[in-house]
Amino acid sequence: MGKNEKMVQAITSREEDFSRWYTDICLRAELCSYSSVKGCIILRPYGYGIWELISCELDRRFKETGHQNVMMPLFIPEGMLQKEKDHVEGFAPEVAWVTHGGDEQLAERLCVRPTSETLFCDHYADIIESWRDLPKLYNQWVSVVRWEKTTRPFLRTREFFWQEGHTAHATEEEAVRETLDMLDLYAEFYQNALAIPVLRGLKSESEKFAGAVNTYTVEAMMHDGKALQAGTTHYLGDGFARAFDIQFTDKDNTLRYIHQTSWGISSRSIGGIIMVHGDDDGLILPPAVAPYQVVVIPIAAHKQGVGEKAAELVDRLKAAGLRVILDDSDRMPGWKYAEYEMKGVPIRLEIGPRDIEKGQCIAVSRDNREKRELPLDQAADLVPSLLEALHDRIYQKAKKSMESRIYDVESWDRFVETMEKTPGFIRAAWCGSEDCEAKVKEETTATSRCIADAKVPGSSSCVVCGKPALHTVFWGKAY
RNA sequence: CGGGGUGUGGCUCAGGUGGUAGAGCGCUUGGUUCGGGACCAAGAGGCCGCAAGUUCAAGUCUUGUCACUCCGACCA
Repeated sequence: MGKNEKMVQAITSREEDFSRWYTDICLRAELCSYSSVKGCIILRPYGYGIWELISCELDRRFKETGHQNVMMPLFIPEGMLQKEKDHVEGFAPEVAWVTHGGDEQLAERLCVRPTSETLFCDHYADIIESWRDLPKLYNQWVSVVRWEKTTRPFLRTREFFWQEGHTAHATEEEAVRETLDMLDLYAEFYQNALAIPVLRGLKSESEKFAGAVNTYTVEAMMHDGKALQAGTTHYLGDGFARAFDIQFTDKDNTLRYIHQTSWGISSRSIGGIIMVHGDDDGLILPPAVAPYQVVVIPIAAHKQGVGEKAAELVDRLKAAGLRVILDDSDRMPGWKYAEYEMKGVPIRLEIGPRDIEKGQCIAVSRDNREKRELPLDQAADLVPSLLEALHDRIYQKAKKSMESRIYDVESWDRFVETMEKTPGFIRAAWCGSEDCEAKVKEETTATSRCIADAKVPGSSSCVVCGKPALHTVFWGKAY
């Protein structure tokens, strides 16, 4: 009744207008605000809190695998950016330039980094001499700028936050291994930290990173069936090394070019969290990256003992290492429920006079709204298992949702029809020609998302032209 | 960059044929409340996106511009 009406009024429903639902969440959950520069968003404390936790989760994994953090400058001299031909061509259209310092025009204009391959290369050329200097396993946490034409919060902003890993290796094998290892790390991160299932695979020639030999990707499916490129790892070969003359003396005393990789996950992943897990009442955050895993709401806080018991509960939860917020403001309880649901806080604990009599509190899970009574003295021990269960549920739900919308298609007519009528991915064979790929894009607006590891059983001819197929490809419309 | 939509207190919007700005919600203070978005009372808050133009007079008409938003082309 009144309840439902008001809750639906708060944000647009996903059914009604998914795009608007998305922006409503970003603003209403206070993840971000628009700034006065188009395409540049302000990360508010709650949104930044999520990014901080994403960073922590990833950074821990990077450190565990031997990577070190560094910081490169914000600017790239024009000449440096232009050293690798494919790379410049790929990025030139969206580069922002600094032309003046004060009133004086610069002798050479400076590009605001759209990515830092060239900066790392320039540095590597400086510090790498011997095989003993390798590998270099560097990463940096920075923002980069790409002057996009159309922008959306998190999904496509002109300035975005990310990590970019850049590694240098003595051999191709080692660099390729790093590229694949980081892809696995990304997939594991998405599953275990963000509860988002991903497909992984190789990008086609036309979709790969400018300057890379190979680009690998993790692709996630959003609630509306569209794909989100959630992270990429690139095997750069020795092309950059040749362009920047990065050589080392190998064990056999011969000069060799290094082999490089780069890989990144951006603040776009926050958009993924929203569009995979969110519902019509707001966000649903995976516990690992929820700024508050638990909200404690005292009921009738003015009544005797309630405030004290609530504070005590919060202390216990915090002592157990949980991220907890106490809302003892004089809002109505119902208002608070809706508010923290909007913000996607995984677990809500209600504690009122009736509970205190029974020595318990009520736990409500954000995703399914299931209520459970928790004895106060066991709450801190039980909440972690509630969080784990929530993580598993939202992961399984997302996984089923994705798997149920992957369609195996063998004919072109079916391909067009499926892409038009049923949102999701199509798994279909491909001959490898760019013409066929271009035709798909032209006629369906879908793109090849990635080349799957395994071939599709049974289908061996290209879904577009009918010639013998080389690959099985996932196709989809993408953000 | 093409096509559509929208810009008026913090938010959602109202302001026929031009005459110097309103409502609801929110906010502040005090009080009563509190198990799914409470109530009473008293307050604060707006050069109407920006810039030109027409006019005695522009939120209102003209032109330009900017921002947001949606749909396409390009990208994480």
